[in-house]
Amino acid sequence: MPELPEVEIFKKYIDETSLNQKIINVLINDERVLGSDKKFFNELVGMKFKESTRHGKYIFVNLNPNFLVLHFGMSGGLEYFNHDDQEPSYSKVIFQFDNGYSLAYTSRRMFGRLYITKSINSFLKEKKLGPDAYKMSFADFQKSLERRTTNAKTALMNQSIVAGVGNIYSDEILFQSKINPKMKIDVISHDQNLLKLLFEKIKLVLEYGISEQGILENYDNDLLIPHRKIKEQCPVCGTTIERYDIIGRRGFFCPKCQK
DNA sequence: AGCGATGTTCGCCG
DNA sequence: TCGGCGAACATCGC
Repeated sequence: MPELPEVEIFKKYIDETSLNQKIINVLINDERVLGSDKKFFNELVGMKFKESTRHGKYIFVNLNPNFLVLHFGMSGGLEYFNHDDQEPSYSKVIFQFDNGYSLAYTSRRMFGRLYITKSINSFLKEKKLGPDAYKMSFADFQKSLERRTTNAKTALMNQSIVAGVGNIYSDEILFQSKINPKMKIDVISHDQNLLKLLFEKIKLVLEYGISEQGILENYDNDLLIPHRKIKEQCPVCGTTIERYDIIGRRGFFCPKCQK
C-alpha cells in the first residue's frame, strides 16, 4: 500500500494503539519478512514500544535501546486487534501485549520487511536513504540533487535522493508542478524558481495526502490521482491523460499542462 | 487466464 | 566510485 502519507498514518496508528504496553509474545508466522536475525525479535518480549518516528516509507519504533524497523513494501499494513478476535489475514508477525490486544504486521506480497537496528542513522546510511521528503529543507533537497542527471519522475521515486515518494505521489507532484516526467532533473535543479516550485509541491501534495489519511478514493477530483487511468481527462484543461512507462512502472501525465 | 500492482535490490555498464 | 537503468522478486485481485 504505502507511500509516505500512508506510512505516516501507520505511524500515528502505532502511537494511538501500541505504545507503553508490555510485549508478552512475538508470533512469527512467516520468517521471510524478517530482515534481521529471528533471535532479535524474540528478545523483544518484556519490552515496550516507547515512541515512533517515520523516515520516508520506514517506521522506527524505539524499544530502548534497539529500534524495530517496519517497512511495508507494496502490500503491507498494520492491524490492532483483540486476542479473542480472529487473527487478521496475511499476518506475518504479531506483537502480543499484556492488555489483551495485539498488533499484527500484515503483508500480502512479501515485499515488506521488519528489521531490528541499534541506530536509526546507521540504518538510514545502510539503506542509502535520502532526506525525508516531508521534513527536508530546501537546502537538503538541493544538495540531494547534486550530480543527478536522471529524469524528474525517476529522481522523485529514487529513495536515495528523497525518501518517501513513490509512483502515485510522484505523478501528482509533477502534475501540480506542471513538469513533464521526462524532464531532466539537472535542468530543473539549475533553475532556482522551478526547483523551488517543485519543492513546495512535494510538501503540499504530501501534506494533502496525510490530511486525507492517504485514502486515494477520497481525493479531490481536481487532482491528477483520481484520473490515473486511461481515457481520463485532465481536471485542469480537459486534455486526455497519457500513460507512459518508466523504469518498469506506469505513470500518467497531462501532455498539455506538463510540457 | 493473464496482467498489473502505492517497492526495493542487485548486477551490469559507462 | 558513482549514477543510471533494467530485471528480478512474490502473490493475488481484477
